[in-house]
Amino acid sequence: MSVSDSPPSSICMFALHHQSSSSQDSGLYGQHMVFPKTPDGRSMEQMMGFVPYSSCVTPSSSEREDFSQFVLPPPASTLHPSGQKRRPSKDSVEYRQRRERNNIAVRKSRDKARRRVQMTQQRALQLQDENQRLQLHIQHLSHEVDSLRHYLSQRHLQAREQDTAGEDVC
Amino acid sequence: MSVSDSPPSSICMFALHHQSSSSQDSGLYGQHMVFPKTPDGRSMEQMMGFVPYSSCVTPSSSEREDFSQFVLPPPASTLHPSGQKRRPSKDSVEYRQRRERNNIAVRKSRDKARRRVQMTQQRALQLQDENQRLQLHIQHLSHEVDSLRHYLSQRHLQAREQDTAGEDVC
DNA sequence: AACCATTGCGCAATGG
DNA sequence: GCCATTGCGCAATGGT
Repeated sequence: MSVSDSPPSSICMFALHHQSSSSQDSGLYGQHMVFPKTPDGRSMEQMMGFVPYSSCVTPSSSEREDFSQFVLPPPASTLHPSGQKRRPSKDSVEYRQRRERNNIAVRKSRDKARRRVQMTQQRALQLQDENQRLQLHIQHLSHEVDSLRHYLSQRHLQAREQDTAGEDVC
Repeated sequence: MSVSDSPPSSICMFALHHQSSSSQDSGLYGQHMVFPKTPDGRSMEQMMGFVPYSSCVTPSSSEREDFSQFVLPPPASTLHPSGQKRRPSKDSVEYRQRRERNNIAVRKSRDKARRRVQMTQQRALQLQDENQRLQLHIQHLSHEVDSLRHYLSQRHLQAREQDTAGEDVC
């Protein structure tokens, strides 16, 4: 019904198995997997031959639909047979709540960062304008100083002439 | 051996099954899953009851290790029974190569963005300094103009006094 | 211990 | 088809 009729999306159930070591994790349905990176910073997925899951495409414009019939209440408890201290609370509700809160925090933080960057750019532009204005002001004042100095030197000359003229008179 | 001895990491193999519609994808080992979002922008995973996979933890400082024994060469071909045009090339090699190239491009792009931001910040600071210098310069020039004007007015007074004195003499 | 904030990273969509 | 950019979620980590 509602699931398969939105063309681009498909709902997928899957199981996990792992192959290694500390088998304390119960089966989990993965949403995001992170594999160890090789020291050179390259991914290891290739070595692993893992093929990422990719058919659960985000429906770009999704209508609200009822998926309740698909909701499997998760295992929740996840007993840990070995006495190992259990992973904080990976499975289910608690985990999802933390994830969701973090996603919100991430969005918030990134918006903040974006705004900060924009402000910085804007400030740089403003400062550049201001700078140009100040330089023009300086140019103007410099000319004024030059003019005054020149005028003063003229006055000096005139005064000296007058002095010598006065001496002649007397 | 090499896998399980780095405490925080574990290697996990898993299979996917999906439940819906266009079943043309073969089993995939997912690395990153994106589920459709509800129209309010919130995640739908919760409704689905999916529990994300989370025990494949990134070993913060990984040594180079041999995972070749775990590499399952992926199904690769993925025949499409129905005459549907196949998804560009989801499965395997081709896909992984594109992903890897994109990951590289992403890192590159983000480094570039980071550098750009840093440059902008630095430029803003430089402009701020420059600005302060210019303002001081302006202050200095303004004082100079004031002094010259004051001096000039004094000279005017002196000259006028001398003029009147000269008249007295003659 | 519990939270939020920040950051690096991979995936997918999209732009050029 | 390819690379560049961008939004997004996950997990690690930093700060309280």
